Amino acid sequence: MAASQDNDVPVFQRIKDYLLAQIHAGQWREGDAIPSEPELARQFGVSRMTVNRAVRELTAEQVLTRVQGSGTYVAQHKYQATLVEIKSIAEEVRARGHRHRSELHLLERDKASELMAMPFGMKPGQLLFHSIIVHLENDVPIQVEDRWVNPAVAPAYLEQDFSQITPNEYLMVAAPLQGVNYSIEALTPPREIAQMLHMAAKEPCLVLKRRTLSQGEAASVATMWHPGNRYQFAGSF
Amino acid sequence: MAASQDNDVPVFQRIKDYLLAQIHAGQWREGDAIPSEPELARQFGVSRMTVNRAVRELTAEQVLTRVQGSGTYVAQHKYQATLVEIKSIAEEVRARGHRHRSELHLLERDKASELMAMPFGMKPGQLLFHSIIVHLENDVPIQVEDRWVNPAVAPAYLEQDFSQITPNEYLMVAAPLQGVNYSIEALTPPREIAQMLHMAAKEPCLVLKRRTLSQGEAASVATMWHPGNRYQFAGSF
DNA sequence: GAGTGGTCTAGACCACAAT
DNA sequence: TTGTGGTCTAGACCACTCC
Repeated sequence: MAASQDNDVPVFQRIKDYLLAQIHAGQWREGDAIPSEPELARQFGVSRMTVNRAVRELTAEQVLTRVQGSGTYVAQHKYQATLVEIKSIAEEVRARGHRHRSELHLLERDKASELMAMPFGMKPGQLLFHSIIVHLENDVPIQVEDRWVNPAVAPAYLEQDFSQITPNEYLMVAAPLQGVNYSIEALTPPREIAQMLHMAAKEPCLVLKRRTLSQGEAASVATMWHPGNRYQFAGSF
Repeated sequence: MAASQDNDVPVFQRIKDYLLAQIHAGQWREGDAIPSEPELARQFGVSRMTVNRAVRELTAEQVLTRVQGSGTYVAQHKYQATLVEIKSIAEEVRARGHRHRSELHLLERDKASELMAMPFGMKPGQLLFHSIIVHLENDVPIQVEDRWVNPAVAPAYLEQDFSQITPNEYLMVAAPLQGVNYSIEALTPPREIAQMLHMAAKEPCLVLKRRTLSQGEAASVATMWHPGNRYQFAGSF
């Protein structure tokens, strides 16, 4: 069989995949030069224009940087997010060509505190589902997701395997989204959060709080903590 | 002379500019089909590959959508989150029924550092306008606005009275907005910033960086520092 | 001067949509 | 069948960097 795989995948895309794989495998590190266009064209047995498209697109995606007359280099990683899009963090990480993994720290039924009862429009003491998950990008923690879920909207929440699907992805299916409130703040994290994110003491966190509405009631309230020194929201229009 | 303008601008970029101009001028509306690749190639007297690159990039930028076998269409505009609305902070404060006031800390002509030259697409040492303004809500500082402005786009910037109008308000009028990049981070502020915001040491700041484009070039690069304990971005949709 | 990326050409073959 | 986009080629010339 060899490694033919003529699966319809365009050549320029296969070259992109190859380059991303090399970077993720650590063959080429940040700042390293990658092979030149003529060299890649020779390796793949394609024309330079095809290689050019692959490399140009990866440059537009900020995976590579190019310097005319000099060469093409692996870009400095920036952990950027597309802000308030209701997108799964796992998808976001994978879209950057990186590896997503999550650690489940807590998944249980718990009573609503006074503070938590309010956004759900409940009385304190009513039962909610509560999960705490750490999301890692290439094994570096980038988010602690502290989420409370309304059992009326997603009764099977506790039975999910959150190593395979993110709470966000599950809720998107289980509870059709009607609306969202969010806020973004800069806060000093409590010690437990700082530990989970492998942060030095007193480093600031970028905190996104999000409340989603479904079927006319609050479905979920999530607080997402990100290390300030390696995560940012970004976008353009 | 006609409209030759061989200003070094690559042909594919000129085609992109043309297509964007047609859309902004309302010649083509959402959902309308635009001319086919061969047709554009004929109009511009270039090869189809060149047109293809222009159209493909605009598709990646979500300005156009393409359907193989059918044609190329103007995409539906996306209604972005309220988050990064280009709103004046003065307006925002007044909308809360509070009193806005600003203190001008600096307003001068200064040379672009290496770091500042990059987002403007200039070389270090070229002259830029630089202002630092503190915005107060009911006499409590809530934002330090550190702004660099391209003199080519707003030549009268230094003559404005920024106790009466915010830089943002002025630039909205002086330089019609074409695009925005932004990022949001949580950072520990340098001492001078912390002092201007009357913050305790080591408190985190919520930092919004925004680059605005006008007339095809970078008009302004602003870094806005907010005290983490009394400011947040919020919205809903 | 040799090597790099930046752009462009004038063809080509294919998959798909509309008719 | 015709027209559309999707991809690819095998050259080319240029601007730039590095030596």
